[in-house]
Amino acid sequence: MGRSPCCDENGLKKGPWTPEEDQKLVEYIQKHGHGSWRALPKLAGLNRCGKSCRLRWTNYLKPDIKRGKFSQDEEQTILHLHSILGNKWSAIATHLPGRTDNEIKNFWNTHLKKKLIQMGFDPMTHQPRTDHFFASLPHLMALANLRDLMEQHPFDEHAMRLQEEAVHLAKLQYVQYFLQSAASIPSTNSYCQNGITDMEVLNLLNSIPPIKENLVLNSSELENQDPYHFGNATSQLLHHPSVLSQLSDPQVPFSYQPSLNTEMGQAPFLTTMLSQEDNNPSDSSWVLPSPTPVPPTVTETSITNPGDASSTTSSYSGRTSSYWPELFLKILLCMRFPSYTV
DNA sequence: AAACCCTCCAACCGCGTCGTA
DNA sequence: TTACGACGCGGTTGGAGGGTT
Repeated sequence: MGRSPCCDENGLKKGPWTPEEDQKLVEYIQKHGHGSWRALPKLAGLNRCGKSCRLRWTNYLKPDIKRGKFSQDEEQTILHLHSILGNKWSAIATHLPGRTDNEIKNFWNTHLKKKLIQMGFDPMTHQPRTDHFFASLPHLMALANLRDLMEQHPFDEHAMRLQEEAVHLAKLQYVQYFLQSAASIPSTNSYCQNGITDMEVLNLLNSIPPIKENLVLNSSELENQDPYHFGNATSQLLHHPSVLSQLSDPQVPFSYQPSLNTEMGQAPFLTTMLSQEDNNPSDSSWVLPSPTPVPPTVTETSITNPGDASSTTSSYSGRTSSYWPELFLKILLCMRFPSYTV
């Protein structure tokens, strides 16, 4: 119902526009305005359907259309708006003067989407893709088990060294994952309410023993990880069965308190302070391990989205839901790599 | 030089929505 | 309320152009 039949009509030209056609269309619209698109082609002397004319005008010929590469600011705006609006290209385009919805859509499909995927984000949800993380978990555990074996038979020094390198690399993969978790693009306008600061990320990075000396990133390098910073993390990782099974391992060297919620054969839960902020009942069963590293009390400005009025400075004390990635990373590293110190 | 592959983007297609009679 | 015409939007396509083998 209501579908325009104009493109189905025979004898109308399709495909790329010639300069002559462009000129006719521009001259007509400049003189008379577009008026009814359906009537326009005849009046302008074009053998095209109205729809084709409208598209050519709005996507290409309109005088205020900006051409050329998208700037860094535009790219960030698109990412930000897409995290809120999804594939609402026309809505996104209203915030980018001179850019058409078609251009933004193309830019998204050819550049930004791939970029997010490469960085380990789901381009639709803008959340870290946990499937990659869990896919590598058995690999890391296998490496750790190999280390145990090697420690029992410490005769092959070369193999030992190779294995240590592999373990270090695996640690770095975890760091990358957790950075991405912490840097996930939020689904709300706020960029810092649940965020962690760049200083916290730096502390996390610097707390990991480097493979080689001087593996210390500065904040600008961190910022290059992703144009958006430190959104809300989710708790799904802690609920994953493979994580729970590791946490219930009696050989885990990390000391933790079993929660009261051990009925139904569940593993003793490590917990976070999520319950203080999240109303999610599944989170409320988590209890802080003891002893636990104390995160910094944040009083400084978190990184905000430039130009976003809603992302005002937010100060908070104690842990937020975004703290758990760091905590969990340390727990995991302590569990499997006794030489790692918090 | 030719064949092949990949990327990019203008244009098309089909559907949903709005306005009007 | 319903039917219909017109427009706008988002998904998809196909060809041009550049890079690689």
